[in-house]
Amino acid sequence: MAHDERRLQVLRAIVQDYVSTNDPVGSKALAERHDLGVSPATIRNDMAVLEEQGYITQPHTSAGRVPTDKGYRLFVDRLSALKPLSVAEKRAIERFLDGAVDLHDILSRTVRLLAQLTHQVAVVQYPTLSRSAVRHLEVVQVATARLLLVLITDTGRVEQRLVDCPVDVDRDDVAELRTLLNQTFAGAKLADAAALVPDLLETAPPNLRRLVAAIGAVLVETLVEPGDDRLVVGGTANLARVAVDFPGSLRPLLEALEEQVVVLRLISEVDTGGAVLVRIGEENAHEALSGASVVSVGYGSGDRALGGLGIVGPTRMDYPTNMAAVRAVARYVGQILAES
Amino acid sequence: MAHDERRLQVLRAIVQDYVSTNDPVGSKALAERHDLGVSPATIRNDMAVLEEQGYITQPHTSAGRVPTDKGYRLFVDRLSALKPLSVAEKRAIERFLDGAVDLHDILSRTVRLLAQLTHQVAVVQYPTLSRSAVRHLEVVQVATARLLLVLITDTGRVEQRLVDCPVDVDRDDVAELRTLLNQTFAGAKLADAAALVPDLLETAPPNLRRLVAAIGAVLVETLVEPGDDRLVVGGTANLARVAVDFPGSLRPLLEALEEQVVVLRLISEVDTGGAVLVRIGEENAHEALSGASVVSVGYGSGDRALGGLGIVGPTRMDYPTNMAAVRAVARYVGQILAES
DNA sequence: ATCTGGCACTCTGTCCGTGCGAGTGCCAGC
DNA sequence: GCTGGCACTCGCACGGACAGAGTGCCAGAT
Repeated sequence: MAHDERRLQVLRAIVQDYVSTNDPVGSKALAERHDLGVSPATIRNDMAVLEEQGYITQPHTSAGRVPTDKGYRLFVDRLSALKPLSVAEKRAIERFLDGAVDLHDILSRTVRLLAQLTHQVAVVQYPTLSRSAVRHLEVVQVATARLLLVLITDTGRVEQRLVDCPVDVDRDDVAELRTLLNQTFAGAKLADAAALVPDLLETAPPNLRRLVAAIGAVLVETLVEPGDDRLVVGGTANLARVAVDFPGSLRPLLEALEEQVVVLRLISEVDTGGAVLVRIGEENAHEALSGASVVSVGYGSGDRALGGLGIVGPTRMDYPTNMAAVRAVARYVGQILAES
Repeated sequence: MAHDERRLQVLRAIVQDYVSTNDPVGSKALAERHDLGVSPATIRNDMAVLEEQGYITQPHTSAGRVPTDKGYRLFVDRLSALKPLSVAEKRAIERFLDGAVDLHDILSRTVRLLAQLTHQVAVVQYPTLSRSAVRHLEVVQVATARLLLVLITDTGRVEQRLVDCPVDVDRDDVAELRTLLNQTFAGAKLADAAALVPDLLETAPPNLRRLVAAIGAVLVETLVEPGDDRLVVGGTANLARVAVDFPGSLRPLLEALEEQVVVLRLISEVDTGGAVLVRIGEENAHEALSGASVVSVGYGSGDRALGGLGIVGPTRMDYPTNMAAVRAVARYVGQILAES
């Protein structure tokens, strides 16, 4: 089976060369640049087989070969190992993320960092509300009959909603309400907390009944609404660099990135085991991303998954390096978030 | 001076035609499409003068004329009137912005709306902290010796900072501190509030002294730090549509938009009188934007300026329509913010 | 059974020359 | 001061020729 083995070497060499040069790679160049120990003619035979099996293709007769999605898939699964980051890069990660003042700051630094390390578009999902717990609930009176409800999660997310009350509100009641809410909800998972609201309506002291009733609906909505899970996107300028890899236009891709929901779904479907997930080209099952690859991983503190992050780029990308960068950044972000 | 008058009509016609067709416009086409009442030959003479004066230029001999930055400037200043929005558009604005749940939601809807109306890249600045006032200050104990300080402004912005205290913190003291902080700062402009911090150190009750000292520095920093004034960007996909207007690459422009600080400076320098500001091409004084125009205006509630918003696009854009859209959106946003 | 060198073939990208069309500048005449 | 006419200049699209790269296949070597 030294036969099959060599064919895989050829595929690996094709992927590596094509990724670095962006030129279809021919048998002669392959024989020169890699020590495969055989002549171009032999490589040609191997290439013919690889093409028949669907791993490579030629853009037109008499150009070299180019990996197909299937070829990249095999490369990622069996022919490559994550390329460890350099010491300088690791140091850069720490320096970059240190000194962030709040959640938004952490995430926007993360996305810039990831974009810079991989030279691709980076995306980071806000910690999902559904997996967060209540750190604090704040009630602020902004007008006589209007309250501002502020939810702070243990992951640092802040959600706020205005509530109109049917009647004027007493200052002391607001303070009491605040205490009551925090006694009831602090520390609870958001999903569990929503279930406590009906109870609260029953057990609240008489003077707070109307207030609780007024904010109840909004509170539940705030706690369970996972619809607005947000995304931070950065490094779109890198797309211009790789525009050649997207025949036609960058537009569908830029639109998908702005749409958020498409990318969000991809990024949030992370392996719970913490493995880096790669989706290549057509595997993405969304037209705008059919020429792109997505490398993603979950991040979290300890064993708690908070959200996903990753990169979006052309299928012709340096998978080993980018996968390593994505994983490393996710780990550091997890650490940082655990400290805050 | 019917002479000069007609020349300006010619310039206006050139701008309009060029904006809509993206083809250099020649004397013959001009005479056909516009009722200038003179022959192509006469128009040619006018064009020669306009070119000499620097308002138009020809890409190469024997192509039509194209407006220069100076030409667009004259057009914007003297040859055009803001084109009122259609009823449908006005309704779309209301529908789009209604139902926003918090500040971030309002601004991200705004940016999407503006991008959609103008088909350009839209940018919206968060309400500047320096012009905001304290609505509420919240102190949350997240660990025995660690506090979370949350600042909520009257514009709905939320800033949070973690504070490490040198000693363990008593729960009751936290409540007392919260009351003290709000009594002291609520309603004060952020800039003024910072000045009150030293006073607070003097007058705080003995049991709170150390706490106040611990949070003092962070508090001042949070109040005065205008560095992180944030920007929401949307509609970058529209750049792909007008890529032809940016010879070379979209990259510098995308980079500038990500850099934020460059665009932020442009957007935040708004006319206090509420006039729409247009910067054309080289007027931007930043290389990446030298081929782009920025249309911006301040938004605010009542007579209070909160921040700026606007669009970035090629110099070849429909100024009358876009200026009207920017102004209309700014007004609506001001209204919405005034209500919350 | 497998590899290798040689050779004919195919296709693309490029260069060059040509012709066409658009647009101009200028000038004489109204 | 406007107009029609005319010669001139370019850019661009089209088409043919050509070089280069790469392949597939086959006969011979190992």
